[in-house]
Amino acid sequence: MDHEQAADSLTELGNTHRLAVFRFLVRAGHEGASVGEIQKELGIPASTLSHHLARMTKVRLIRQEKHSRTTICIPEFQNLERLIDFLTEECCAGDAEGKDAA
Amino acid sequence: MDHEQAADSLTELGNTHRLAVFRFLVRAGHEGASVGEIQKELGIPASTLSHHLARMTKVRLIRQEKHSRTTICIPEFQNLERLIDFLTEECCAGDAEGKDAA
DNA sequence: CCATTAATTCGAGACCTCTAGAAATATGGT
DNA sequence: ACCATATTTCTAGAGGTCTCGAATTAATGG
Repeated sequence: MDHEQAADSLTELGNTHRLAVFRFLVRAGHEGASVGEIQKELGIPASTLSHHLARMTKVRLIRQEKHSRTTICIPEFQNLERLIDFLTEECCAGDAEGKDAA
Repeated sequence: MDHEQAADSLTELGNTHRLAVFRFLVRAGHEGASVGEIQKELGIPASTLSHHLARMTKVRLIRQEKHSRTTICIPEFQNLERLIDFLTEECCAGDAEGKDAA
């Protein structure tokens, strides 16, 4: 994952609603949850939720599959892992001695 | 780290300039770098940089120590680790079988 | 003291995000 | 065809972020 991709993903996760949505979807697992289920769980107005889901989809934090009327949202676990790896590798590089000394 | 703290930290890292500053400071290690050094390295105008540093300080991604005229910025490694733990624990919870199957 | 250096605060413009109701679209059932 | 369901798109207002020059504050050295 490169710098811009990482920044984009971090921006999207840096919103309470979107972080809550993402956490709910992670709990839902690989089968994900429909937009309606997310709405019922989190109580976010449909249009607001749709806006947030579109943003998360755009940066591939989640993916959306349409099954007739319902849209299923599934977390992109691999991309979250890539983001975590980026933070760990790129951002903890100078912390070699920090784990016991500082 | 709780939900709001995590969201706040993610928001701050989700800006290209701030992410670049943070990465630079991580490379600088526990001794950190002065505002002037960051400015020289990244070429961000002083007032813009100061604004970003203030935001990062507010959410404790970094801390600032004033030594006479110079302000030293030091990454808060522990808080980044807490953020990574949050993402790993809270957000990868549903990915148990994902590491080999999906 | 005055100049210089280091950094912050002020101010203002441009742009983006968030929010949510209303309208539109799409699908399925009867 | 009609109605209900599921979700998106439209629209607009309120508020936040980003940017950076200019002014300001603070500390050191001559």
